Amino acid sequence: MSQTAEFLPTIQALVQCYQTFEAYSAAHIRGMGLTPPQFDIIATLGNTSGMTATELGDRTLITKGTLTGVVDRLAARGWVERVAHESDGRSQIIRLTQSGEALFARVFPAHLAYMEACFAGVPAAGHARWQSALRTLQQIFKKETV
Amino acid sequence: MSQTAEFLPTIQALVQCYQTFEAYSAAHIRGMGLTPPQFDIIATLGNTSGMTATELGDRTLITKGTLTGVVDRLAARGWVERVAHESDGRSQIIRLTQSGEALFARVFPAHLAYMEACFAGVPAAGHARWQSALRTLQQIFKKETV
DNA sequence: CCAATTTAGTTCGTGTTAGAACCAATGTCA
DNA sequence: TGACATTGGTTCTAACACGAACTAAATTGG
Repeated sequence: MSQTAEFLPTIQALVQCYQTFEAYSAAHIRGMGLTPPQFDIIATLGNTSGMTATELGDRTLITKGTLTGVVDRLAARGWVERVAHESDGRSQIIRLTQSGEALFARVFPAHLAYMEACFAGVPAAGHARWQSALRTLQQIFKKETV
Repeated sequence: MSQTAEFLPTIQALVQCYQTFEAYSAAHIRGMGLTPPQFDIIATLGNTSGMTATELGDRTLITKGTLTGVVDRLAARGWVERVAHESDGRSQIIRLTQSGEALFARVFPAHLAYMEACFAGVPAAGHARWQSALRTLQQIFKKETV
């Protein structure tokens, strides 16, 4: 057994940092009438010509079973649509509708501005340090998740 | 408008780091027959004489509406019990049963060891750096969440 | 001491989540 | 070409998440 569990405070700090961020971000997203996964999908589809459900799931880290339901609800509101893939009969392309594009243009910049407000007055030097720390820490969990 | 959105890669790194950790951690917890929230509660109640539902919710960051259901399921399996608060008729104390104590003694050290395996060979110096970076980053979101 | 407010938990509605089973279309290979 | 495995999505189940409405038990103020 190695010495005392020095890694525990690190994990706690990670969890608390993420949850604080998530609470802050989600409050704004819900205030705009969307859920976080819905916003995630709208943001991912924005400025693209659509993509398959598989690719959308890969980018948003939403599993395919969940994705069906989330896309269903977005489609019911008229923001996204499913069109047949031209060469693969199994696939379909999910893309924003006109209305979805308008939603994207409205909520995406707004949320960006909302998040940016946090960082007002924060020296840009911090970002290099945060990104470096987070990426090395991520590798620690990733290398085990084979 | 300020300059380019330098904070975006920082947020992406945070989200990806957390999700990689969560996937790694949850896989082990589910393998032990628990869900992450269930493990969270068992771990929080371990080595205590119980606490009110409000306090348990505060510590685990589970909202009270959700907590009722999670505790229900743990109680149905005989791991926790609700006992009346001695002075406040509204409150109740949630605590581990004998069986719950045994579960805690089995799964908590196991999960700690599982997590620690990630950090094998990682210089201890990294922890101070990670914790410092994560705490300053958390403050950025926290100060806005008034 | 009593009406008004607050607090502790539960219930309810909508939505998200993971994983497994499932179906249909595609690809592989002998 | 025809059995077989793979891939893309949907469906299903059990559990979680959040917020709002609700009940009952304190607490507070006049």
